[in-house]
Amino acid sequence: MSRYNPKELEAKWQKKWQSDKTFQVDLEKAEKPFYNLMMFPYPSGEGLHVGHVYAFGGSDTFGHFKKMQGYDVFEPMGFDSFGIHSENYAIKIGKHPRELIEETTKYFKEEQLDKLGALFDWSKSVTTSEASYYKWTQWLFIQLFKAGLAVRKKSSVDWCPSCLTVLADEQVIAGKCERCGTEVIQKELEQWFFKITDYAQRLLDNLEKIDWSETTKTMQRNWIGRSEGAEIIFKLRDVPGQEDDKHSVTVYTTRPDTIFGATFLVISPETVKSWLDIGFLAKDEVKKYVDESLNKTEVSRLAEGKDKTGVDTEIKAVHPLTGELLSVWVADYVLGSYGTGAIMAVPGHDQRDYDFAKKFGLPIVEVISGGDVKKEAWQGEGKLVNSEKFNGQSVEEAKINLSKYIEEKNSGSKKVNFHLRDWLVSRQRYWGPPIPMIYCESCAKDKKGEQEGMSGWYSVPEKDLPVELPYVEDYQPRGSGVSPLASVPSFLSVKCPGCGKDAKRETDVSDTFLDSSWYFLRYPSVGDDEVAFEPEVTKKWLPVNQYIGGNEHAVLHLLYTRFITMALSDLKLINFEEPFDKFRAHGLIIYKGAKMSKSRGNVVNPNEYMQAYGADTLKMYLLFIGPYELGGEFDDRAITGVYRFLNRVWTLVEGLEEVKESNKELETKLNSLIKKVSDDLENLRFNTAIAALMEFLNLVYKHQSNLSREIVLNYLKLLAPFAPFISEELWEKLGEKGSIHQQSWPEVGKVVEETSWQIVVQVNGKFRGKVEVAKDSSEDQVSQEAQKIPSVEKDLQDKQISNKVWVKGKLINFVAD
RNA sequence: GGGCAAGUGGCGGAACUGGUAUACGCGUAGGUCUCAAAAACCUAUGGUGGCAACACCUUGAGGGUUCGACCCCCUCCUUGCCCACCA
Repeated sequence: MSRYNPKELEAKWQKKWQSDKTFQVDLEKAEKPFYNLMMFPYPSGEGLHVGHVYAFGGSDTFGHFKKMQGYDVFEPMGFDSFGIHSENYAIKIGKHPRELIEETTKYFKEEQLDKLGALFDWSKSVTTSEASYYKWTQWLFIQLFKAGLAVRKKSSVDWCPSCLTVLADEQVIAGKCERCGTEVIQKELEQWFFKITDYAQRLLDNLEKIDWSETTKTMQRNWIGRSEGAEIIFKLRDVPGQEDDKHSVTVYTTRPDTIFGATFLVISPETVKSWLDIGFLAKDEVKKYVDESLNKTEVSRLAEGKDKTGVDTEIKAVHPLTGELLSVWVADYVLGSYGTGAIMAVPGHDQRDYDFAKKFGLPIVEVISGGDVKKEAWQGEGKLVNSEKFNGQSVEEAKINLSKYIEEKNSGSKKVNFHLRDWLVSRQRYWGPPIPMIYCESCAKDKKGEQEGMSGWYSVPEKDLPVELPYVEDYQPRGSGVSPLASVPSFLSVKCPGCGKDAKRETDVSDTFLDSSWYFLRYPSVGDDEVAFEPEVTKKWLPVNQYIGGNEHAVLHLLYTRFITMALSDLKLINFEEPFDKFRAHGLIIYKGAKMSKSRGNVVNPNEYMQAYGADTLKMYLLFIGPYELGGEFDDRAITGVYRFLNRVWTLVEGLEEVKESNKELETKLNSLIKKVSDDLENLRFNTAIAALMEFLNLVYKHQSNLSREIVLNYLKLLAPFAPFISEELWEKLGEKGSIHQQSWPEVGKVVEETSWQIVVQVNGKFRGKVEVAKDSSEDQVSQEAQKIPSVEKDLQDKQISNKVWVKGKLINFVAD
C-alpha cells in the first residue's frame, strides 16, 4: 500500500505525457476536429493566479471530456504579451519589456501552465510580441487599410494623461482609463481608426445566430446601442454675421412624437466650436463657455450631474411645423459625439431638458398627457395634446405619423443611430506592433496616395513585413502625442512606396486589442511563414467550437474579434463571419469577499496549493465551489474536502479486491452517474458533476465487498477529465494498458431508460408520498400502488375516504366522498 | 437613471420541463482507533416545542395563479456586475 502523493505522481505524468505526445493532435489528419479555446493570458510579473486556473481548468476539463468522446481536440495556449500592461510593469521594475516577457512567459509556461495537466498543444503557440506573429498583425492592418476600413481621422479623442496615449472608446470606463483609472481628457488629434461602425447593424443582427452567454450578448447589444428616431432640420435666423436662411441645424431625436413640445434647441460645445470656425460670430460669453467645456475632463462634466450649465447663443431657430422662433442654446449636457451633436429640447417630456428649462426660465409645454409637467417631465405613455391634428394619437402612432409628416415637409427623415464608435487603434507607446504605414509629404502635396481621401499615405509593401519594433533603451512614453519610436531616426526614415522620395514611417503602434483580435485564427497555422492563416487548415478547424473566458471582455476583445472576423470574411480571406460558435463566460473567483487584485493584496497564488495538494485537487476544488458561470469565494479550508475525496478514491482503488459478481444496485447507480456526469460536463456544470462523483464514492464505500473491476474502471474514466493525474496513475496501477485519456467515454446503458413514473399521492389535498409505477400502468394499477403507502392505507380505513382516484399528469389524488 | 444576474442552514452551494427543500462539500458535536494528538473511519447536524412517537414553521418581504411554487405572475427590499447627461 502506498500513499497518494500528488506532487510526485503529477511530475511523473507531466513528463511522460510530454514525451509520449499523448495530447498532441495532427491538425491535418484529424477526423473529428474540435477547437477548444480559452482566452490567452497576458504574462504579468505576478504569474498566473487562481482565477486563471479556474478559467483554464474548466475549459480544459471540457476538452478532456470531448477527447474521450472521440474528438480530436485542439487546445492551444499562448501569450498576449504586447501592450501597455506589460510595458508599464517593465517601466516600473526597470527592465526592458523584451527581456521581461521572455522571463515571464517562461515562468508561466514551465512553472505553472505545464503543471495543470491540460491538453495544451505547445507546438502551436503564439506570443503576440514576437515578429513571427506581429508580422501578420501588421499584414491584417494593411488588409483593412486597402479595404477602406482603416482610416485616419481628426477628431476629439480620449487621452490618458498617465499612460500618455489615446484610448479607444471601449477602454474608457466612466471617464477613466481602463488600465490605470486616471481621468481621461479630450484632445483634438488625427489618429488611425477602424470603421467598426460600418458593421454595427450586422454585429447586432448576428447575435441572434450565435450560441453565447446571454449576459455577454446583452452587454454587446447595449454597447452597440441601436436607437431608432428621426433627424429634424431647423432653419436658423439671426445668426450674427451671416445672412438669414442660409444656415440650418439638424437635431436627432428618438421622440419625433413630441416635436410640438420642442421649445428651444441645445447644441453641443463641439458643434458650436465648428460653427465659430466657419465664421459665425458670437458674444464672448458663448466663446468662453465653449472653450471651458471643451477643456473639462469627462469626469468633471459628469460630476456636475444634473446641475445644468449653458449659454444662450441668441441665434433663433424656426420650428419646422409651427413656424415659431425658438432660442438656440449651447450646453455641455449635449454630447458632440452622439447623433448630430444637437437636440431639440422637449422639457415637458425629457428630464434633462426639463432641468435645463427650469434653470434658465425657458417655456415648458405638455404634448403627451398622463403626467404633471408643472412638477416634472412626463416620459411615460399617453395621448398627444397641443399637437394640432395629431392630438389624441398614442405615442406609438404619433412616432410613425409625425416622422412621416416631417419627411413630407422636407424637414427631416427617419434615422437609426448607434452608440458604437469607430475603434481608435493608434497608441503613442513603444510596446506594440508598429503601424505599418508610410507618410510621404511630397505625395501629400500632389494629392496622391494609396487610398482615396488619404493623400500621402501608403501601406508598407507586404514583402517588407514585418516592420520590426526596434530594440531601444529609451522606450518611455513621451506625452508629446507621438510614440518613442519618433525619436529613432533609423526607424523613421524610409522611401515612399509611391514616388520613391524620402518619407517617414508612422511611429505609433497599434492597440493590444488588435493583437488579440485574431490570434485564434493564427493558432492552427503557426509555423507557416507564407500566409497568416493557411486556407485548408483554417477551413477544417474554424470557427472555434467553444470559447471560454471572462466577461470583462464582452465589449472589448469579444466585439473586436467579431468585427475583424466579419471584415476578413467580406474580404474573402476566410469563409465564416463569426469567430466562435459557442462562447461561455466563466464567473469570478473572489477572495475574502472581494475581487482579487494586487492593490487589495488578496491575490491567491495557485503555486502553494499545487505544492500542498496537487493540481488535480486545486482545479477540482475551484470547479466545485459553485456554478462555473457565477464563480465564487475561494475558501482555503474547503479545499480539504476535495483532497479527502481524492484520497478516498486512491485508498479504494489501491485496496481493490476482485469480485466476480457485482452489486446490481451499484451498476444501476453507475449508469445514472454516467448520464449525470456526461450531461453536466456538456453544459459546464462541473460543480454538480463533482458532487455526483462524491456521492457515488460514498455509496461505494458501503458496498466495498462486492465492487467489480468494471465499475472502478468506468468510475476512473468519469473522474479523468477533472483529475487527469490521479486517474492516470490509478489506471496504470490497475494494470490497464495505455493512457486513460485515450480511452473512450463510458456509454450510458439501457437500464436508466425511463420506464417508470413518479407519482405524487395526496389525500384531500395533503401530501402522502410518492410511488414509482410503470409508464404504461392503468389508473387502477396506480391506485393499487398508492394504497400501499401506509398512511394512505390508514386514511382509507380511518377516514373512510373512497379509493376513487383521479390521475392528472403525474398526480394521484384521493378524495373524500 | 438604464440594463443584466442573483437572494435557500453557521458557510460555499443542490433541487429534472412546477411534484412536496437543504444533495455534495466545509464547519461543528459525539464516537472508533491511539499512551496521547493528528490523520482516517462511523454517526448526528435548518429552526422552534417535546423524554418521545410527533407537531408546527422555513427558500429576501408581501400578495397572486395552482391540488401542489425555491421555480410562474405582480409589488417592494437587498447585493453584485455592466453602462451611464446617448436625446
